[in-house]
Amino acid sequence: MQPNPDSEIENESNYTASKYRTPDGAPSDIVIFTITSTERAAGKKALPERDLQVLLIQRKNWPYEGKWALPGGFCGEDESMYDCARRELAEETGVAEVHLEYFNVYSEPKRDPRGWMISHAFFALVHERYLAERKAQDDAADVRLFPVSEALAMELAFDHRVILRDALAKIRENMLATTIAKEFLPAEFTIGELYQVIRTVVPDFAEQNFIRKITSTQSRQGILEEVTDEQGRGKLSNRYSQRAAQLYRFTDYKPRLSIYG
Amino acid sequence: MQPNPDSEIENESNYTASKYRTPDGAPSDIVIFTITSTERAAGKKALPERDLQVLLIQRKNWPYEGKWALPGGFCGEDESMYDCARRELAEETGVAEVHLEYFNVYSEPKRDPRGWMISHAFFALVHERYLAERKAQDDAADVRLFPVSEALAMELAFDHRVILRDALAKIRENMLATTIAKEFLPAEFTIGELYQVIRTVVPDFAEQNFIRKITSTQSRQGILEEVTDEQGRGKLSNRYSQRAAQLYRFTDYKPRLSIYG
DNA sequence: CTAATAGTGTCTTTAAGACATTATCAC
DNA sequence: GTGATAATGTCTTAAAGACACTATTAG
Repeated sequence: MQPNPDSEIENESNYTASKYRTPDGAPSDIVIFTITSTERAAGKKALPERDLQVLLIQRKNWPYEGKWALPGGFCGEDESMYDCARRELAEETGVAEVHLEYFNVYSEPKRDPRGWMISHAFFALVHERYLAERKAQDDAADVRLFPVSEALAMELAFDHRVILRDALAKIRENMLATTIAKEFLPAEFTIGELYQVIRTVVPDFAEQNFIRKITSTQSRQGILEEVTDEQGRGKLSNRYSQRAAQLYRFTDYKPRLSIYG
Repeated sequence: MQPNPDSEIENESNYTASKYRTPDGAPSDIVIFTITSTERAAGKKALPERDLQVLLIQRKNWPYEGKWALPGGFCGEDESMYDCARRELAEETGVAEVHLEYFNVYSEPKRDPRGWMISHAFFALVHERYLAERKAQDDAADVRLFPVSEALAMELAFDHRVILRDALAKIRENMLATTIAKEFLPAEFTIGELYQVIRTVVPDFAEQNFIRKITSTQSRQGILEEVTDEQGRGKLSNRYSQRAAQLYRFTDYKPRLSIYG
């Protein structure tokens, strides 16, 4: 039986602060993902190289001084965990209006040498356009983007490698099961771009006739719609190709996925 | 900027316990679901009535004395949150080997009048056969099963109504997206039973040709297999029907769900 | 025979899968 | 014309959807 404040308390008047050991902190850690895109050949119209990256900070203090770690910070009594994460994210990247999602708690005893710290892990999906400014203005350079594969091979502080691994698994799942691809895309995008974003996060996603399926009713299930002009003609883009491609946008529709058909 | 122990610490030797406000406790709360089944007519072979129920405890102490609440308890320094939840679940129900899954953190300021409590919510899926003994041996009766719809209409302690609502949404999602239906079924079951369990949790799930779809390759996707005897003949059950029905079991296969086809 | 559930026949519509072919157009 | 991406044609196979029909068997 663990200590339980209830067991010794009869009513409010004799309530005393717990005599039991309490946590030394409730931090949040944030796995900030972005997809960078770099032109493959200058002047040529071709889809860019895309790469899934994660933002890490280099620690200045004990413990794990000098080691790379996930950004994060301690929660205050006057805020929720989500507020805490949003605040830390804003401090780290300067942006607030991005996809931020809680995904797990990390509470193994002794995971933090400073004491009993129960960490709450979030992932954020940030379009590279938001990180561009930030990277420019901060040359202090203990903040950097790493390709996810590289970060996973590093010796990160605390249990942050495990957290990163779990976050990656989660966004892979969500990339196929939800419309989070939109976080990495402009509001209007081509099927080629969408396919590339999905493949960047989930490399083994391979659909032969992707454009065919996404265009048909059942697979798309209403999650996408064609962008049209006032006359109802399709709006096109030739940013990545000579032949202009139809632009699409995500609708608000969230399909319900089922293994039972 | 929030308090951050890091900011005043240079190395291990001068590390001091945080001067900042720390949480007063890290509890876990567990939403224990079960499906009860009651015979509709004695002697007649018919599928039972099934009902989704949740286990609640009646509080004996301040705060919320007399109110119904989710079972749970405080985490110790020497255990993880999951261990804590498993321990509390075992104390409450006497069972350990059940599906127990973490799903969210509840940390709104002032959610607990005793202090700053960051609660970690789990749901457990328990077959009614495990709760039967328990209910028999404990007539002290501040522990009871409630139909979920009824519990949601009650005024529960703390923010437990919100937690229950979220847990219900989560298991509805998971009932269709994963094989958690197995937690409410015997190892071998008929398609009729499976359909009924799904409908008990997700009432608006309606598939006209359910047996047709589940039997075909694509929808089932290998999640189910027919139970056969040594000669490869189908194993049948006539527990719920005059005409014997084929028995199925879940395989270990976890299909990957995708909105992109 | 009846009641209650299990399972099939059959037809129509729709989607999936493969893959070759055509379209566009800056350079 | 070339190169790169976008999109369609066509054929085959498989699944979805509807719904009426047959099967089984304790009581």
